Amino acid sequence: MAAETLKQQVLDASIALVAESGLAGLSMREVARRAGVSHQAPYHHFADKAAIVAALVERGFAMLTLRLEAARDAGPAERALERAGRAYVHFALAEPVYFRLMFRPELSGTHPVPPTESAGAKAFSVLQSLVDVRLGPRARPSRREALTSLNWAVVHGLATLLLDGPLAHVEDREQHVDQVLRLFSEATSD
Amino acid sequence: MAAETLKQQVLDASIALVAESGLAGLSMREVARRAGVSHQAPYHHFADKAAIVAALVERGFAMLTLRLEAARDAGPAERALERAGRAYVHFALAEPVYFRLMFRPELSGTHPVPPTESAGAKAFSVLQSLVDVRLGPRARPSRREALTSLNWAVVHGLATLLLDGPLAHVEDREQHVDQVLRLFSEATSD
DNA sequence: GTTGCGACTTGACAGTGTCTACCAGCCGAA
DNA sequence: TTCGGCTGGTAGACACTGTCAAGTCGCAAC
Repeated sequence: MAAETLKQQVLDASIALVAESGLAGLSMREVARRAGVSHQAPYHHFADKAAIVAALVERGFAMLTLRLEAARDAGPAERALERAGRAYVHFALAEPVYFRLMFRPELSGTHPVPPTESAGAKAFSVLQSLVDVRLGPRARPSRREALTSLNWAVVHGLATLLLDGPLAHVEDREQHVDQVLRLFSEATSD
Repeated sequence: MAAETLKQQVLDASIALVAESGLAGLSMREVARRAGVSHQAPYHHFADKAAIVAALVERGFAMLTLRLEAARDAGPAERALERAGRAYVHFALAEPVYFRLMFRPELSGTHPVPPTESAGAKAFSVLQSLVDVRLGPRARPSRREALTSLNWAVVHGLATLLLDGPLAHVEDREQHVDQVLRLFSEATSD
């Protein structure tokens, strides 16, 4: 049990540390210190610092996938895509630490980590399938791809701009998100 | 002149280092080494590591603003917004190192650096003004804000997803960008 | 010709990631 | 019961980092 416990403790301490002082503040030794363990103990569960981050990213994508699926199933199918988009942005605002980690440049920069990749792909496929439903089976593939990208781009862009971009200072985020997404779904519905 | 020279050398070496091994690979001492100077010399021009990054971010926003303005003025006014959006995405693809740096979470996380902030705001205002032109002076402010956010969200989201997200493996980026942006402008034009 | 100053160097210090070596206890086989 | 190896942990060392503090050097102004 100690094994499982320490592994979780390390992950929990890590996300807390990142939340406090950014990815740069994530220190193997500080993590170990917080877990009340020697500075080398975490290495028994994670090959290196990048492995910890990768595990957190995987966690994050799993959480996101869950929320997207929940949103999809929470009402009439013809508005599922809309609900999923809203859930995407809400996830980013509710879990900024995870969300930021998930789209970290240097992570995709280094050679891909398979579990992380597939976790991301799974979340992607949820949105993709909703676009398919909306378009019907007879749509051109290029149109299908473009519409998927457009949908994801809107929600992803909105989320990151609100989190770390020029929209960070918007007063009422919820309302703004609603307005933007409504504007978008009206434009694309006809 | 040595002063100006070293300052530029430091910035050039820094961006090269970030390009090679990510923000984590940016090391004061390595930068100094590449500039052929003692490990403390850069401190004469930059208070700390964050100041170097801030300067690079400012450079990046200046470049982006230039491209947006050039795109705006490169054709008929009624399609200026479209051209600017395209220029935004192209900038991200052409200068990924700068672009990634510009929207670094931890930078906005720490207390804001005024020159950086205003450089970003300037780029933002270019897009904003194009939306204004499109909407005309009589539009409701909330609709104006929402449309600005939507436009920026699309191009920003598309750029980041292509750079570091699930669209990183798209085969023909140019074509994909064209399709997505055309789809978007068709949807919002009527 | 001295003084002052800006650009730069040298030296230190604490803190980091990670390599290597070691140790305790458990569990299954002989 | 003894033995051997695995699992999870410790301790120490190394090269490296950012940054503080104290020099040094050349040059311009008075």
